[in-house]
Amino acid sequence: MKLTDFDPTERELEALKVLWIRGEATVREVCDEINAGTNDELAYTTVLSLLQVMEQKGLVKHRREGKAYVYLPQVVRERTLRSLAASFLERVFDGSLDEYLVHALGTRKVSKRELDQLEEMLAEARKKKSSRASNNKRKGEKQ
Amino acid sequence: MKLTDFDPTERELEALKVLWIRGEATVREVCDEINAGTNDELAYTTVLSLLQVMEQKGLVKHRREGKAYVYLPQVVRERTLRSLAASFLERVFDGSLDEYLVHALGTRKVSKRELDQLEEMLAEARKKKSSRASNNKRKGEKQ
DNA sequence: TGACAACTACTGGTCTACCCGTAGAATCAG
DNA sequence: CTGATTCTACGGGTAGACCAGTAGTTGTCA
Repeated sequence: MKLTDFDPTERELEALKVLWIRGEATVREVCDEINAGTNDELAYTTVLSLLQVMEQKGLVKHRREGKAYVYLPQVVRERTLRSLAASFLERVFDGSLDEYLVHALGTRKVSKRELDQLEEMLAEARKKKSSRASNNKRKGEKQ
Repeated sequence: MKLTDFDPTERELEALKVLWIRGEATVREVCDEINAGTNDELAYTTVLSLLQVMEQKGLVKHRREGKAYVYLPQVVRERTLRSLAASFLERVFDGSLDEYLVHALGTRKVSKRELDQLEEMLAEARKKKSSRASNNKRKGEKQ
């Protein structure tokens, strides 16, 4: 098992997002996708380099298909995003989730729909929590 | 008015946190505070350089006191944190607050206390929102 | 098979964050 | 005044992210 799971950099995350959505993609496809909707485009070789570095870090791997390489993600989306969220929370807000939320909420208009969604998630977390608590009674898990 | 408010880097944020708490501090104080509770310490001159760069960015300013410089923050805590939260949310989660929250909640045990806190904040946001909505009827703000 | 098109390997350059040593200036103790 | 202490100024050095060009390889198609 790997000890250090690299967090992707910003660019690497962009590439990963493409791969997560499509399952796999050639360099060309990743390149086009990243360049879509922006005006300063990355060169093909730049994206290739990016993916090669990412492979060294274990973020992706590739296989040959015809003359082109097809890249596919080696890290799962959920885990990666969770790690990014956690380290950001720690670095900036010293781990305080409500500190984060108060600033995030202050940022922009939040739709009613979104508020509902958030509330539902809290309820969900609460439910999971109580069921987990009864399962883990023996282990003295702290609340 | 400044157009581009620099977001502080990670180290810079550490220094700012010290200044936000103390109101102002000498280089020595910032240095000691940063080094407190860690084993790889920063050299005094490193912190000095940091603060000097920060001053160029407009994050802090200094005044002389005796032979030492006293630095004080030039950016407000709330605004800075909000900006950091916003740009992170955008970069990583494409602006989706619930996407963030679901991963943040999955990270670690969240105490009941904390859940209550979060829920209260949502209720608060909801209240603010409805009052704001009635004020802004004319402007066709989208919900 | 030959020429062309598309791909990959390799290499280097730039920029930013980060870190610190040395030299010199200011201050203070004796 | 003199030496020691503590500060600042200045300059440099490293590492990683990011970007891209050139050369060489591979596949295609007429």
